[in-house]
Amino acid sequence: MEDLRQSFCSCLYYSANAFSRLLTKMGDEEFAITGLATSYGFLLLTLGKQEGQNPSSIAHTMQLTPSTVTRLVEKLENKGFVRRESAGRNTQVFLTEKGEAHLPVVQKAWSNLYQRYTELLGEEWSKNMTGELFQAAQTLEEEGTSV
Amino acid sequence: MEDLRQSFCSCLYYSANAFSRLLTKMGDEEFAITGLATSYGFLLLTLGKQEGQNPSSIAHTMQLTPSTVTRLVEKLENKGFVRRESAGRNTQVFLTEKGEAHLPVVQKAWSNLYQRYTELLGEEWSKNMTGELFQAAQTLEEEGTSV
DNA sequence: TTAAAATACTTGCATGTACAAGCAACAAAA
DNA sequence: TTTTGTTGCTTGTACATGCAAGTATTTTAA
Repeated sequence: MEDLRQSFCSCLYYSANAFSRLLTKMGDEEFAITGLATSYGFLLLTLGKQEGQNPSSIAHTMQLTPSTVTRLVEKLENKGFVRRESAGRNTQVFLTEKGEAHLPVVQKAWSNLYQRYTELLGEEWSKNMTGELFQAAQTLEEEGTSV
Repeated sequence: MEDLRQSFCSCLYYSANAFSRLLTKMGDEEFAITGLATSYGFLLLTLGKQEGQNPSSIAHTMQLTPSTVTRLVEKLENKGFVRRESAGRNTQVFLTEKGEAHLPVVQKAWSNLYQRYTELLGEEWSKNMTGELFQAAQTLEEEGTSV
């Protein structure tokens, strides 16, 4: 019975997906204290690091499509955490005061998440894995753009 | 500019997600020849290996929730690839003839997918990574159930 | 200077997935 | 034997995400 799962999961596609789903769940659990889903939290964090980013650069940073970023920003705007400033075809996204004030909680959630998975998976392992996956994602992305 | 992405992606959560999304995209591209999205193809493959599985065991194998499996099976049933047999509260899922006949294409798609990512990421790397991620997923899953 | 192409963002729509709640069947206890 | 709990599956609903197409602006070329 277990062997079926084994043989099935000898596919990178599935291991990666399953892992990602579990981590997503964990992320959402930890980010619950922020009242936001994980992606929204991360978006606030990036803005915390560098204000006034435009959607496309956010999309690049977070490895999401621009349309997804639009959706994230919209929702954060509705909640009053960010504000958009458009000039011509360009748009910049800024934290509002409320957004700024919310940063500490988000950071806390982030570090909780970090601690939780490093505790389970090991700090060394996690670091290596993060690097490997980041690198691999870049490799795949390049292929994608060249096709 | 790149450093923001770097620092951001020093989070396992995001590397894993980004990687998984890219692989999903790749999977869908390869499974396009089957007329199905990747998960549906994999479901047919598991049934090919062992007929008459019940939804919950499929869910376990594919690391999905039962409700998701219901949805997958429903759709495959509508397309005529599988059929359900219920006895009491238990259900078994079988391949139809059409489903059986479709297996080779699905297998082809699977091996194409395998070849494509191993070519890009290396066979050794992929194998290791698959194992690591599978193992890690199991670790996380155990924690999840114990909480 | 006007027409064409490229860019930046947004919207319509589709999809895979999960959670929570429901329902039906079975098991255990009274 | 009735009641109570448990299990297995399905439905309602919600959501993150992507693709394709749309709109508006800027750049390039004629």
